[in-house]
Amino acid sequence: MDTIDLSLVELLRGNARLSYAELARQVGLSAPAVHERVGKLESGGVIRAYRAEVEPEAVGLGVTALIGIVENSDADTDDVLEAFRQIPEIESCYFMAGVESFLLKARVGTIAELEQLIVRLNRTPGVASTRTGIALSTKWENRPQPLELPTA
Amino acid sequence: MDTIDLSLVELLRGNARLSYAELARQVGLSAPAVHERVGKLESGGVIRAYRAEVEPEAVGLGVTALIGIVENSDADTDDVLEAFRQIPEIESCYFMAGVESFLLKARVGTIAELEQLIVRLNRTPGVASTRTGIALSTKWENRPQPLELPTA
DNA sequence: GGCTCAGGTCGATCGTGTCCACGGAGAGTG
DNA sequence: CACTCTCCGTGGACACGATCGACCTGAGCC
Repeated sequence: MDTIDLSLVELLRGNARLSYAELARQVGLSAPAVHERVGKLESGGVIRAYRAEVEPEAVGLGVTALIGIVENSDADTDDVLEAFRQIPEIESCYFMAGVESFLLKARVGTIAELEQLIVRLNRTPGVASTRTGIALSTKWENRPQPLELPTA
Repeated sequence: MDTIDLSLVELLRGNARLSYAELARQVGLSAPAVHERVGKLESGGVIRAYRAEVEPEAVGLGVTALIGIVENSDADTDDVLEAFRQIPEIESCYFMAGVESFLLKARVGTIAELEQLIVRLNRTPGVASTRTGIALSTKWENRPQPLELPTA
């Protein structure tokens, strides 16, 4: 994980569809060398996936909610987590410090669907209560931040 | 925005580096047709970007925090937003219903950096108070959910 | 020095991106 | 109904990119 790897990661965070040839030009190596480095970044788990970022409204997911979850005192956290994993509307799931064990980001098409989702969450074994905040608008999301060398 | 477009979006959400030829095979069109459709999805704002998804720990961003912001009664929301935009650590910014006007997702390398970030946020004109929750672990993030046709 | 290995370059081959001319289906019109 | 226009697709052509194998070079180690 040297400077060149970091540049590659940064370039691919900005545009995942850059060709190896283009990446090679940007970092000053040959295309095969870049190909091999990127392959190692992928198999080493640094690069997890390449995803198209989509305008949620355009695909019928106009309602974004952030939901805090309080667990029962006797809840099995792994079971709760597994139940959440089955719910496709939950796009992100953070295990938090604090009273609320989880914070979920969910996206649905309508408020009615959000209501159903909240009901489903409250019925989930191990969940004591939920607290839902609605995002009126998403100013930005998953903006890649400039990377710094580990300053070894 | 028909079924084929939706399939393309879904395929690219799963893997943004699929070739046009491969996409064409999956949806049963020719490569040039797919090329044109994807181009329209991009210029029409449905596809906003292609990004490599990176393991945050691997690039020195091991600390994730979710921060609620309460504004002063006399705050100018646009100014506050602009101030947030200047802070690279803020990866996502939602404008929320409720007492807390904003919810931010921030990522930093260390708790010390998080402390600095919180201080900076509290000093930002228009910000009355902040409430920070630390994510102990990210179970998953930005998982693409299966799309449904607009059911016209 | 000479071995070995990691990681690079170069060249060749084959698949892909992308431009272009052409063609067929469906809507609107006399 | 026939004509035409438009949209959206196809197929061919060609340059470019991906990717493999052979070879090169410098660092570390006997």
